[in-house]
Amino acid sequence: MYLIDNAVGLEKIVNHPLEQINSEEMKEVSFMYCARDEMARKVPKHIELILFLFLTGCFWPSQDDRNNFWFDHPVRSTRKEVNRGSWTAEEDQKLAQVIEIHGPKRWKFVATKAGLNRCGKSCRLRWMNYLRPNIKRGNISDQEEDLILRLHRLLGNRWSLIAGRLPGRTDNEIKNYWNSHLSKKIKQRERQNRAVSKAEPESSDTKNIQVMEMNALTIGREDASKCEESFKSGFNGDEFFDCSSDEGPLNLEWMNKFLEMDESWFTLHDI
DNA sequence: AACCTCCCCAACCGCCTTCAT
DNA sequence: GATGAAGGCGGTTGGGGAGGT
Repeated sequence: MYLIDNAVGLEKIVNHPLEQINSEEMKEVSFMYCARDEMARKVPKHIELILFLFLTGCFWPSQDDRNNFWFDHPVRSTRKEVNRGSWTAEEDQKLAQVIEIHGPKRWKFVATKAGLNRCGKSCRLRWMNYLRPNIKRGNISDQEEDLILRLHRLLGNRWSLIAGRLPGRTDNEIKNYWNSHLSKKIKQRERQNRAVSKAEPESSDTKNIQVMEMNALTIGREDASKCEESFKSGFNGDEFFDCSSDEGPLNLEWMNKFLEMDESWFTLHDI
């Protein structure tokens, strides 16, 4: 990474008009975009910087470097190319057909059998997140959103566990929804709460009364103490949310009831 | 209409675990 | 038990669509 560390005048480099590069230089640019995977991954934002240094002579790779950086170029590479990026309808169809016959397992075999120039992992992901039957897409309901929020509070970023309790939803979708919608909502709510608490500091008595009211409204003391006991005796999220059995997804009402108990426990303990 | 910016989400990656030999 | 392959997961990226200027 000495290329970046030794860069002179980062601003100047960033502002360099790359579009002014002539066609011969562009050929070299295309070579460099075929730079070694690892290099590109580590400095994806700086690839233009490397190009600039290369094009302006600040960096001229040794023969060894060239061998390393360029071995993925279509002409020079000996490694087998695989399709990447978006799936086509044709690919989807081929994949679905093979899975219908052989089942959703042995993904490398499935990929080969379907005649797809893709890795097994890519096929699995496509199936799990898109082609699988009974997948719900988009339009996450208020009830589902509420459930995600509460499960996340309980489990953290364990998206597959959370998704396992939302029938038809995938971990990827939940994760995306969290990152694009819910995390912002939460931050916004926190900001509002901070603003309110600054404006009118809440007494501990008021807070306690609110907690008691909430408990009374949601589950009652008896349930709350049961809930507390279960947490005291050790709560194993992995076991509780184990989806490996054939029972199918638990219904949302049941889950909501549990989560109400859970929230009450957190509230009682001022967590 | 053309360009720019933002942001959503499909897909990829690396790491870890599980499974098969 | 050791090893390699496959599967599963969470973090991250970047293409492209939507909306703004």
